[in-house]
Amino acid sequence: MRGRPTIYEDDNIIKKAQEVFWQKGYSATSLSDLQKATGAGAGSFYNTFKGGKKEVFKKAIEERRLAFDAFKIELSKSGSPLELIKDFFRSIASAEENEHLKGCIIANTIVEMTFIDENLEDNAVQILKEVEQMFTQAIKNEQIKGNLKTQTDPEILGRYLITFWCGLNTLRRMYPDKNVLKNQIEMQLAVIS
Amino acid sequence: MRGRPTIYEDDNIIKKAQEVFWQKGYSATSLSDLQKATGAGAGSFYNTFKGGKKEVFKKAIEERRLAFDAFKIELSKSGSPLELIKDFFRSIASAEENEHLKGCIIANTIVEMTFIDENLEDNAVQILKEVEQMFTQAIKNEQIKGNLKTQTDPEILGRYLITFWCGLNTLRRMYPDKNVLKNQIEMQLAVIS
DNA sequence: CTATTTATGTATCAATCATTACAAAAATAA
DNA sequence: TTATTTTTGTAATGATTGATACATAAATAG
Repeated sequence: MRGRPTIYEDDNIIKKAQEVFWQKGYSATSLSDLQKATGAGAGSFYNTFKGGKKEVFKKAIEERRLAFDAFKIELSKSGSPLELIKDFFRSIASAEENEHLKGCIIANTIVEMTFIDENLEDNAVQILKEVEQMFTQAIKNEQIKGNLKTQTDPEILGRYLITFWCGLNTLRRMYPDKNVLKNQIEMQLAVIS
Repeated sequence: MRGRPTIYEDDNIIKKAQEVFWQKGYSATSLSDLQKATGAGAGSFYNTFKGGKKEVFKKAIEERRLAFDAFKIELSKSGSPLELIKDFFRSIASAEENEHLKGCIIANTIVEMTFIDENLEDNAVQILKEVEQMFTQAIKNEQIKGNLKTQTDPEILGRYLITFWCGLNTLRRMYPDKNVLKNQIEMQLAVIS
């Protein structure tokens, strides 16, 4: 391969940029913010991402989708997928305060982008719908196996969990406190048993 | 009173500005947006609000707090306050699509402002905590009167409702659909009975 | 009428925005 | 070595940002 060697890897730029977008959102993050966070100057930045700020944001979101996908695969291998989902919620409580304040980048994007960018909005909505689908399927399977008392439609229960996820996204900022969140999470998970 | 008469009333500017902030959030709303929406030029705008954009946003949020306060007074007069709260949630389902997409301006602000403006963030958090307190108190009273089966700590149940409120803030955008929301709201309210 | 006061509309401000232009740097291919 | 290719760093670009300056309009007080 010819040419000056790359010192700012695409993946690394996206990861660093994701951290800033996650905290400040799309609109409030400036190119200057991204350049400081990634170390890359305007030259490298636009050479790597012709689509500029929006392309990097899309890829940061896409990166997050992959994390959810990885969890989905983990679920499919698990003997007790619903318990894995519940543990996923439980693990939220013990996160660092900064993680509470950051919340979920996908849920954040849905709230921020509604009247700003239809495309980014729809992308984010689609991702959470897939997560919801994952919840629904796990609940359905567990009901079929006779492991759940509740006979409520799994579609409703899946939506209950994604609603909880989105609610937690704000509750965590109101109470970035391990004990408060732990109690709340246990109470809400008890609905699905 | 001396001087040229006011044609852009403070309250009217705030109401019109609130609508824009509600849809686009703080950062993505420009002064140009506000001037278009209110009709007031830069002269009138800064003459009326020395604090500029931020002052108007604060007042738009304050206006919303008053709406919650009004509901609180309505509650105190009601014979069945918990039922009033439940109806408040139920009424969400039948809102217009545009209202679903706008969501709750206070919850939106909490999500947007976390790493952007501590003061605006804290204000919004405080408001939702007061709403939560209103939920908690209504549930506590109903438990004392022996009208509720559930003996779960009213503090947990109040937090459950405010978490639901915040979750609904995103779910409404995912499914701005009357039937989906109606089913979801009924299911979640059934937990408090 | 005149002086005073307040609101308005417009021009302008410096700062920042996202993006582009371009020359120098640093590699490989021939 | 020389030509070619790609990345990098820096210096611009024009547009937009939030905010100010200021002359004029439009009222009242005396």
